[in-house]
Amino acid sequence: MNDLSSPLHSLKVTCSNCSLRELCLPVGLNRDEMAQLDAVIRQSRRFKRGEYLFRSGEGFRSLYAVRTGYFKTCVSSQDGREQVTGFHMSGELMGLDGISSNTHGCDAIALEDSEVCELPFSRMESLGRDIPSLQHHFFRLMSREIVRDQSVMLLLGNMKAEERLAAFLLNLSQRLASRGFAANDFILRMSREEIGSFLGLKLETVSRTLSKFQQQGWILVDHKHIQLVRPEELKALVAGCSQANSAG
Amino acid sequence: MNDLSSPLHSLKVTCSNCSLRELCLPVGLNRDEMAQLDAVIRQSRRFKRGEYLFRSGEGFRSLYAVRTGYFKTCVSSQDGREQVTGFHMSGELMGLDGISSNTHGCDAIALEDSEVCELPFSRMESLGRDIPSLQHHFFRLMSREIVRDQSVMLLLGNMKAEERLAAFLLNLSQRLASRGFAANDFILRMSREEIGSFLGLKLETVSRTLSKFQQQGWILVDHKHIQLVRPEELKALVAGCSQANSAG
DNA sequence: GAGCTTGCTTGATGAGCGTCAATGCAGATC
DNA sequence: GATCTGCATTGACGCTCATCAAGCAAGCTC
Repeated sequence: MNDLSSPLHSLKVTCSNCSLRELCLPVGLNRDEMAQLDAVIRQSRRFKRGEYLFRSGEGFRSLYAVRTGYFKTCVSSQDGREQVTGFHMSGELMGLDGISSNTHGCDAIALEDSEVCELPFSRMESLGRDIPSLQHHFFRLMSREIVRDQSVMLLLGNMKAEERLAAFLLNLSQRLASRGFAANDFILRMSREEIGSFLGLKLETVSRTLSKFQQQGWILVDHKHIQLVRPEELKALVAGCSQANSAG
Repeated sequence: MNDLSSPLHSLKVTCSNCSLRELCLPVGLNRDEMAQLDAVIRQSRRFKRGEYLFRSGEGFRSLYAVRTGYFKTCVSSQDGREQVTGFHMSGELMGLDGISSNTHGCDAIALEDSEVCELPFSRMESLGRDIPSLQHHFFRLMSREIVRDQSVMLLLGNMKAEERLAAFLLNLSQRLASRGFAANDFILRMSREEIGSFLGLKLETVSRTLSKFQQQGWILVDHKHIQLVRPEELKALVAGCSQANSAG
């Protein structure tokens, strides 16, 4: 099972002052191309917990890559129903849905104090024409988002509460591990309600299911602090749901 | 509410022997650019009902645009659970999920005898570098798919059976209308089970809900022949679910 | 035309999860 | 330290939808 969520977790390019390129931009660029890229990427901006990076309906100009912190993206309906469409950690890109209509299609909200790099899209686009590997990488990133969305559809359309939550925990674990953090001991950055919104469940069901996992000795729950004691049991739960692990 | 499902339904470019360009490729190309495009697009291929256009796991080489007919795309889990991720009619593009891993991530199956145009991706990619408007159009198509997926998530995560089915019928209606077909009188190309799979419901629930709509005088159901008698009632059902109409 | 297959409808029943409500816990504020 | 506030937990109950099952209609094959 590949980690389809982190754009390029295995490729680290160390250079200059913006750590973004370590995380989500392609390798295979020569020094001159790197310099061109440097000129396009704007300095990073900071957001406090709860602040909006962008809102649905706003004009689209840029993509945003998380440098540090956590974001959620969500679509809201007129009657106030909210669907969290994803949680985004360092190296991940947000805003791809804005390209089609030149308008952002979802809200992006910081779940903790965070930092993002801004990528002005039209400049990235023209740079892509000069640097084929950059263009290709962008296509891949967008495609990866589509794959991720498909696995979320599988989760929402086919899986039960326990399976959804197990898949969610394993996916978080995997993404954290790929960033060098502990795989089986982490802090949730989002509330039960936000988890529920993402998974198509109510917060009470999320809470109850976490308790059930704990009773079975599979995990330890201390508020937002989660420890996976027997991740293999969680994996067994989602076994067969092959795509589910890449949902994030 | 925009029709985000049909790539470029409002833009018709008539030229040469492949009607694809009437449907899903961008305008703004001069004669020379058109010729370049002609050289890249392969002749269309025909598929019988039930045939696979591609399968999950196969190597990715090309995108496919529906010329005539209907396709479904679906992801399957190891234990055989199947999630239909979309239904695709003329002018719509399939295979975008394959770019990220160079491997198709879903199955594409003809729901009736159909015809597709093949777009070899690497050649389209390099052509995009020469023709900026083509490149931009490709980014927009991919982004549109992401927007569509998000609205499906909203549907699967937040809506009840009646709302899902109403949204589904209205979406079909809208896409057919944008292609010049009757908006309120159409034939379903997919089974109740496939509708259910797409909407996260069982076939019995789909059947019952259609019957309920009919009893209320909102639609007429004669097997696969559907007539929307009072579409405004269906719209009222999904009112508030702003994104739902673009799910397809 | 008989008999089969496939897909749809409809009913009865129950499980799973949503809803409502009470309580608990922890950190923030003063 | 006392109170407040937001979030989480837990229980009781009910609704939606899944499940199981029977029957029907249309389209095959022979």
